[in-house]
Amino acid sequence: MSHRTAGHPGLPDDARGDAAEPSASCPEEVTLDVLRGRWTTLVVRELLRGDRSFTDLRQALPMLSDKALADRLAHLVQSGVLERRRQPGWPPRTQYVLTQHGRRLGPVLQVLGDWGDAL
Amino acid sequence: MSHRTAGHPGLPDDARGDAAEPSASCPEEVTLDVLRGRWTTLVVRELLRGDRSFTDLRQALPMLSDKALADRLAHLVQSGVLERRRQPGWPPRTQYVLTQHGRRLGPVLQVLGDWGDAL
DNA sequence: CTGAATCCCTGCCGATACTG
DNA sequence: CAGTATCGGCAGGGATTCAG
Repeated sequence: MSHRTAGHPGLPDDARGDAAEPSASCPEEVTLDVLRGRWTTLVVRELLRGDRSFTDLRQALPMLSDKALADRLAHLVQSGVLERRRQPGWPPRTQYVLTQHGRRLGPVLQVLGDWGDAL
Repeated sequence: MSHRTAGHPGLPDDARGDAAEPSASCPEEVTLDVLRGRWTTLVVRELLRGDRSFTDLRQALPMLSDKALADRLAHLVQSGVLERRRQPGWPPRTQYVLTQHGRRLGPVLQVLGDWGDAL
């Protein structure tokens, strides 16, 4: 997150009064927070085209380091955009699948792309 | 970063092959780059409601430091989203006005907000 | 194959102080 | 009123290495 060094696990935080954290009180910022990070949209775009494994994504997006890719995926999973599906057996295979919410990002990216295109 | 250190006007640059900079090749990232930075959307939202002076914005968005606010405004001006209108005389007054492109961010923020709301 | 751990470096962001 | 200057902290992100 932006900062606030360590989250209080139990405490409600309740910053409604001063709105110190924009992400908590502002829907636009919530979405931007999900999409935050370089190339995150490209990861989502790739998954909008179908399920992908880690290696699939690595090959499709060579500009992301392993760490960056893993970070993006973990963040998107935690945001409820992706689901991680581990397949048993060897070699280990993991499929990343968009959730219902994740699929709704399609139109969002479309709008973002349209505006950026017209700029 | 966002852009290459020093643009060589003559050299083709031609980064299409590797696409090292997402902002340059990806319309979605262009838009996200414009909206980058904490509370940037709130600044735009505020200006969508009408022209504002620096002090107006400072009062409406007390969570931004002067520096942060000045940074956002400068960035948005450079992105072609805002226009800075200095008025002669004393005391100095500066009005920030959305450009045509800037006004088109209204629907974009709407979509972002809708998605974040539904999450 | 799918990541997690580490290191380091960059640049964002906040606070304060100061100028035209 | 409308900013700029400066400093410092801390998280983000890249490269490499290691583990399940």
